[in-house]
Amino acid sequence: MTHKKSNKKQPEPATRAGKGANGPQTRRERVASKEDAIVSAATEMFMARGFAKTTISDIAGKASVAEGTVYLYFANKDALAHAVLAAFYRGLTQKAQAGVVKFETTSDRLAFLARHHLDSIIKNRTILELITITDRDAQSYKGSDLYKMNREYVAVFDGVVREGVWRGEIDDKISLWIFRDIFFGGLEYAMRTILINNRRKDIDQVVSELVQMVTLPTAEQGKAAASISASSSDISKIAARMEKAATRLEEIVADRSANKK
Amino acid sequence: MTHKKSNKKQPEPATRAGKGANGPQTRRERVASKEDAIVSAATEMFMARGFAKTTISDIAGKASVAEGTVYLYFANKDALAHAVLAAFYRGLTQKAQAGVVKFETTSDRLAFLARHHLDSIIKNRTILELITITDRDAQSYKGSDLYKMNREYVAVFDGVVREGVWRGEIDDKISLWIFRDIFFGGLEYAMRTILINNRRKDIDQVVSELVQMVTLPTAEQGKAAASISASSSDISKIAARMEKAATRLEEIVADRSANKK
DNA sequence: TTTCAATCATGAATGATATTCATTATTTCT
DNA sequence: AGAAATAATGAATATCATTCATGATTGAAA
Repeated sequence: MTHKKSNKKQPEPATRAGKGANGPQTRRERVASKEDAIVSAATEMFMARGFAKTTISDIAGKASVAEGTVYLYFANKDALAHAVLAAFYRGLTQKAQAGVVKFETTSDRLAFLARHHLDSIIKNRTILELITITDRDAQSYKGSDLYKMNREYVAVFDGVVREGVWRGEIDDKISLWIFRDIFFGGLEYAMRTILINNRRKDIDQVVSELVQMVTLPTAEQGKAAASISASSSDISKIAARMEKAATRLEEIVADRSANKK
Repeated sequence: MTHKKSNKKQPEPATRAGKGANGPQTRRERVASKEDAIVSAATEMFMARGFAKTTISDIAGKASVAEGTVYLYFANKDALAHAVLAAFYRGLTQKAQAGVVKFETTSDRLAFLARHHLDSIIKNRTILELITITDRDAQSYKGSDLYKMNREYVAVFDGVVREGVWRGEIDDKISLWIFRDIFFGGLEYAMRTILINNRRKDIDQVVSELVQMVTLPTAEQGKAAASISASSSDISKIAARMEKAATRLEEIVADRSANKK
């Protein structure tokens, strides 16, 4: 029992790491790349089989390390889920930030964010599950890493909405946090419906109707509506938008005359 | 009572209590009450500790049966979660159906449904988790029991919305399923926010703003807007003019803040 | 009442996994 | 090179979900 023939299997980490032009790496680099390998393997397995059905042994195998090694890098399976989620959030936030600046109107920006979110969660739906697994209780969630990552991500949305309200393209009677929950909650549920019915082509429709629901009509749309049916609701929404614009105008004028003095 | 055998199920609501002074019961009654005891115990434990941290031994202990006995009634832990969810859905649907008929306008009905849903999921948030656990893959979900129960529940909402559209109280440009996903998805996300910040008192606000967002303005509000207008074509002209003014204004403002830097 | 086949119940055994830990290998430093 | 530090390993352990051989209970026929 104490005696060990051992060396039955000798994975060759040195050869692996040192291969190719990269050649020698520092210990820290090797360690970091091993950590990456484990996270990548975990991501793949979670996506393929889901969290519950993925074993540590699966992950270790795919990452070419021993089971015990996984625990050198991550305290437990939950911590691995956390790391996978963190990587997912990073990409999500980065793409959202990079993309949103390409659009001018609030509607276009929201449509971009909605499509980006919906595409991402459809493609990575099993990663979303991990949120439920890692966020054990609502109390400790606030202040957690995950919370911070989420705040960073939704900050992009918040910025668009704040400017939209300021421009009068969004109704200022709805509070921002409720707006946000409706937007992202609606998208998550739409994802489920789309997957259940296996109708990816409904993505466009969801994006367009969601954006339509949360933004005020523009004059162009209002005109069309007026010519068809003179819908009083559209008119009153347009009136709200115009009212907003007038207020802004007044502020600016007041500002100007104040400066002139 | 000679043909007991032919009756597959014999619910006996009169002698529900079971234990204590109630001596004689039929075998079937005892079996049914044991099943109830197991489901109740499971519900309690899942709510207290969550699915993952609840062991079959916990449940068996609380229901005063042996571990093996649980498996006489339920195929596995997932099936138990399913039974708990089914009971939850039954109550949810029943209350929704009973409550909604007490309200007249679409807004009031939706407000009732929103509040009922939000209250229920806040109180039973851990039960909601079970959906993720039991619905293993999107494909097989359709056609499952759970799917049917969900359809029954949302049918109440669907009915209200259909009538609302017919009455002109809801915009018919948004498709019903997207409407539904925004409504329930928004509520679920709002639940999370409310729990994270521990602000139950925000429930009223969520309900009112959600309903406001998904319904058209009332006749009162519409009338105010409409009273401005002599004709719809005038309105659209004014709107176009205002829109141009707003755009000009935005340019000026953008210009300014650029100069300030 | 007695008896027995059908049910129901039990909890120890099994198997699958997450996690730990004693041991071995590798790297860095002197 | 040799020692200390660091990293890696995989067998051992602990915790459950689930199974199963065995025993108890029940209803009703005799």
